[in-house]
Amino acid sequence: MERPSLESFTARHHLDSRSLCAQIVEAREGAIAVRSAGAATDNLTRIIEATLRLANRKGFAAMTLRELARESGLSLGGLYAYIGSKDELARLIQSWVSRTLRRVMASALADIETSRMRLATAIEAHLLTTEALREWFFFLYMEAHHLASDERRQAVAAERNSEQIFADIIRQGQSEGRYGAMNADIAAGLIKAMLQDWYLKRHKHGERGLDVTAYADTVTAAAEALLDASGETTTTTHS
Amino acid sequence: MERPSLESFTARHHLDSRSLCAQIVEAREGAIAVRSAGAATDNLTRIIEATLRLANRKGFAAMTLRELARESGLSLGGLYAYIGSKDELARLIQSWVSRTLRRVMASALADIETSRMRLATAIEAHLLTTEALREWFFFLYMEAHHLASDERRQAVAAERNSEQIFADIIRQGQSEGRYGAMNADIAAGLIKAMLQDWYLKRHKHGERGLDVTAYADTVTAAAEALLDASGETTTTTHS
DNA sequence: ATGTAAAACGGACGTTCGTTCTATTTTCGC
DNA sequence: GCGAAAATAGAACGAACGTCCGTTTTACAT
Repeated sequence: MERPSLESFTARHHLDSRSLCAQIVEAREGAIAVRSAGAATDNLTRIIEATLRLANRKGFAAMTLRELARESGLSLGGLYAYIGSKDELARLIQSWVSRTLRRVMASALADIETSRMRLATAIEAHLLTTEALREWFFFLYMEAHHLASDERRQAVAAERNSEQIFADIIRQGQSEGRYGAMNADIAAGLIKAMLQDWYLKRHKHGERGLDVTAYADTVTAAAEALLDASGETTTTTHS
Repeated sequence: MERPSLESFTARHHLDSRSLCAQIVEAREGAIAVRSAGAATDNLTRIIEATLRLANRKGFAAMTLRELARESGLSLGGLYAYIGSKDELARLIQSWVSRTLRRVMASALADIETSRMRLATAIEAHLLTTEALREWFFFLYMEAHHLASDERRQAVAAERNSEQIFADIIRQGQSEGRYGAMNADIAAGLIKAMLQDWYLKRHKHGERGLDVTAYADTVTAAAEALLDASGETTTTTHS
């Protein structure tokens, strides 16, 4: 398979806000008071995009529904045809971005076999997904800590799941003798930290003129350097 | 110098909440209505620790001053002898944690010369500082985005400053021919991402039984692997 | 043109917020 | 042990919140 561009990856996996909102409307049939699915998707998209815009600037708790009504173009009362409550709006966004990442990662890795290719593909898929849905992932990261314990547990599980994908790839590579004996969970954690930096510090990377594909190469090189070197005895003590 | 333990590092650089609050009381003399410096420090420490506890659990905006009064043991009116407003309380914490990191990093690196030692020392100092003031740094990271533009610019500058420290060390190593030709700013960003993961995902690391010193060794090894390998031509393309 | 159901509107309600104010208690030099 | 000064507690205030609901507008079938 060719190296995917951001655009082709986004199109193939339906990683735009409208597609996600269409899925939400479909899954929540009955909970939304507006009958026409097309119009409902339009309005929900405007509501969620406005939410991400406002909440990512000033925080979800500080965002008021009056601002959201103004920003989304709907009225205060109109919002309640789409959401049950303000809190439910946050849960909605978070649960769908979590399951989207899981879906895309599984799909992207489906027919890749060698550990070397799986590592590069997983890194690239993670970065392209979070780049396409940048605001969604930023929201998830920043607001997940404030969820009620049930939803929070779900968010932690999703996070752990995506880290496990990397840990499993690393263990596969180790069993093939390709990588050194470093703890796979810890290595996966380091890789995840570098991946999350992409959407958490988007502004910085934009200033440097680094695009997502170049960053994917950088992280892949870093991961392989880390894993290749981990067989040697690296004594890192002072003086 | 010996390898510092968390305890000795904390003691040497005064990295406990009370020490920081004592500095705040001293610097804000006049803005605090309570005369006795000792009592004022006690109460401010309780206010700030309660703030960190509540805000890190549910978000600063969602924390109410009535909760803060209950949690800190003061009354609603009593809080206003120490803070001018709720927003000022957030700015206070953030500005002092920023300047503390800068102070400690400068002090820890003061008489270290070789790039190899400076890198290991900087990583260790960063991790030990954020470990000692874990809640402070978590608060800074999570709430910095919601600041007014003036304070926000200051927070971004502090973040950039600490990244520059690493970039400068890398450039020094490159000029000594020790490291490959990788972009120093990008490498510094990757290192920073791994360092911040320590206090952002504290729960995960705790479960793994990884302590801060072991994590410092891991990150140092990862950084050196990354920098050593960056001279080679690593072609990371698919198929 | 007219009638009807769907959708959007926006003001009102009760609550709770940050902040202020004052009555009361505590502290401390003498 | 007394009185002035400092500190506290918690009621009170206006503003703003999330939510609800009666009304108006829109869109389409007849």
